[in-house]
Amino acid sequence: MLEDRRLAVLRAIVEDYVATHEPVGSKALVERHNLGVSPATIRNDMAALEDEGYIAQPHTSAGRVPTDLGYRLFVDRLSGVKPLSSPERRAIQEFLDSSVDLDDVMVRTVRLLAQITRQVALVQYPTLSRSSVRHIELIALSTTRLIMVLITDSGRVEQRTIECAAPISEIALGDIRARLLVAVSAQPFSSIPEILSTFSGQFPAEMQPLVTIIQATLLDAVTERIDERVVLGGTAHLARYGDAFPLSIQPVLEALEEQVVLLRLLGESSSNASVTVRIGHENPVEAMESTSVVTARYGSGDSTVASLGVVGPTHMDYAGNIAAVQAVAQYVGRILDEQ
Amino acid sequence: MLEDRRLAVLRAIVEDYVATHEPVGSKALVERHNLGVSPATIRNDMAALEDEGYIAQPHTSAGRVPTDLGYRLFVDRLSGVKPLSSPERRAIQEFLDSSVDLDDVMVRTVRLLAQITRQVALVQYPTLSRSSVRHIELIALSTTRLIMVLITDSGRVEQRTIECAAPISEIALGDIRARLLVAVSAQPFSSIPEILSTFSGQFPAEMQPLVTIIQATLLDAVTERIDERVVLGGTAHLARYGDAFPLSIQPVLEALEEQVVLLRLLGESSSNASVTVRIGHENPVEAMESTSVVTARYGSGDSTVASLGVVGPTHMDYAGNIAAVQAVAQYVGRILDEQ
DNA sequence: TGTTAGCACTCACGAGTGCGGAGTGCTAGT
DNA sequence: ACTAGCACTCCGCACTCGTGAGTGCTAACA
Repeated sequence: MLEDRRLAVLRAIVEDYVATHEPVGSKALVERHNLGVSPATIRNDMAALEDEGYIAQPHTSAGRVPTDLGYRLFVDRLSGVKPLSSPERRAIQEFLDSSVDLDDVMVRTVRLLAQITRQVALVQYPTLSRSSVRHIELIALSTTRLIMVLITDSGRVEQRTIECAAPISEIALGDIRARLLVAVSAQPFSSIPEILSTFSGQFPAEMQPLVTIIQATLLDAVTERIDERVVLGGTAHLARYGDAFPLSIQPVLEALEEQVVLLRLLGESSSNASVTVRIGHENPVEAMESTSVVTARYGSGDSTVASLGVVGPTHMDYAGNIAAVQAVAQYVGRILDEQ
Repeated sequence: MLEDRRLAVLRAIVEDYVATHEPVGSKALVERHNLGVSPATIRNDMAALEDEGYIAQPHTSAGRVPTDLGYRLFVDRLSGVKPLSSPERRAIQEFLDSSVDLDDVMVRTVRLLAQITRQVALVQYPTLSRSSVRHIELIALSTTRLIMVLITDSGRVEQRTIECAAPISEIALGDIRARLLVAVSAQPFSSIPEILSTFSGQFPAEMQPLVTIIQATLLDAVTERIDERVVLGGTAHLARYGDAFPLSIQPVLEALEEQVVLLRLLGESSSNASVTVRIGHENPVEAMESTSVVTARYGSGDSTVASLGVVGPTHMDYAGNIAAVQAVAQYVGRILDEQ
């Protein structure tokens, strides 16, 4: 009962603060929410909440502001997910449906997410570790350069150019190509390394240099983590909070330019929870102590493959952003299935 | 003589203003530059410069600030190009040399440019209109989907997935693939449309739907302007100017998220001048009235193929940025030649 | 015991005021 | 043509001070 009201007070504080970005006082609180008690009572609750570390005063005789801990409690226990309106859902569907290829899906998704949440959006490329080889092509571009093109069953295309020390024999190349095609066709990426381990044995010594480099390149292509690419969008939203944004936005912008940082922001989302929220100092990037990150995993089929999410100030609309991230993750998964 | 000094005064004003971001007065001017005359004389010159529209006062009894016109004159007549230091040049060379493919070159270039100019950098993908077809591949992914992969002589790979209404016959597809390969191999992109115009005639009626859609896709691939892609980097530098940056940086960030805008910024650079500078209102994007754009064309071989450049506040270090843009353009051209 | 009313206290914020100084234009002198 | 001097403007800064929102505490109340 008492506990209940305290939580209600915290919730009200978070909501008001998110809406106004100004410290909220006891009087304003009872006016805007019908809590059924007097400001004095609220003050007692607030004092208790402050003791427990959920809220803080910027200075004496100012209202209260939620701490990271306060937001955490809010997110964990209080905020109901705010479902998207059906026009919104329809818009998402339509927008993503018109994508033509994977790159396009990624770009569209990040724009969409940035637009509906009005935050910075991140989308990670889906991993292709479960892919298998549909086709492989080796083509000479000049006497010493050739290109390898790898096509997966999901329609992804990977390319590598290879520079050889010695001139390439067209015949040898054709031979390697044919045998390689037989060896790896329809094989899942995961079994390629083993297949390759015995592959070069069937060729004569003079072809070894060429075989070796091709083999190494292919190995690199199938083991490279393509899911280590993250698309970024909506950075302009950072500038929306003039001084309200804690500190300058520069360090944040700088951090967001590093792929590694983006991966860390997305990567460490907990395994199977549908949506992960990391608040303020909870997130692993130092420059972003005063931002929160809302991420979700998405996947085609039943296997989760990558993450997407949004980044914004800790005083963000958690309910709305969680709903949006969740919905977009769902739709993207579906779209990828269709393709 | 008198004219000479006026120009010297303008130059000094621009230099000081760029350095300090504060209106510069007559006294400070004679102190920091050895102009050999008294502040009063400078004041007369300044009054004249103001009449002619090269400088302006934010308010009475404040120093002068260069106008766009002033910067224009400065850039056209006064600023000697500041050559890069040789360690800088070496760094550029080394940094770009380690690129592995085109995407990598683009990404590295944009980072490099952003880093040395400390501005937002833009790099446009080189056009491939002069490419010719090295290889083309058609591969079925499922009964109704296939993928087309197009490889150019420069080693670029273009891909398209095609969705067919009717199930695809493997035999028909193989037939089309073989004939298409013969028809377009080694042909320059520019002549593909003509070749395709008579291509479908050789196939029986029942194959027409498939042939038609493949043909259309190929046509799309060779005529699509791949050079309409621009990589962006260094946006964090925008935040460096706290309030000094004219207005908020939000509209600028927003504008920079639009590919179309980036293209307009880069695209309309004058034909053969080595470096183009567009100052303030001169540039075609409304939201960027108070930014300047320094661009250069770069190219592999002797044909210029695309543009790169930097965007920053009008009070930027023109001499330094021009030198950097020029140098990077040169090196990128060279790197692309090697590849 | 939990809630409320009252009260004294704190302190950020905005408006008003005054002043110094940087900068200007003008005029008369060199 | 340049300079020195001078009166004038007006921004920016510091200072003050009243106001009001907000607090904690205490005592009364259900």
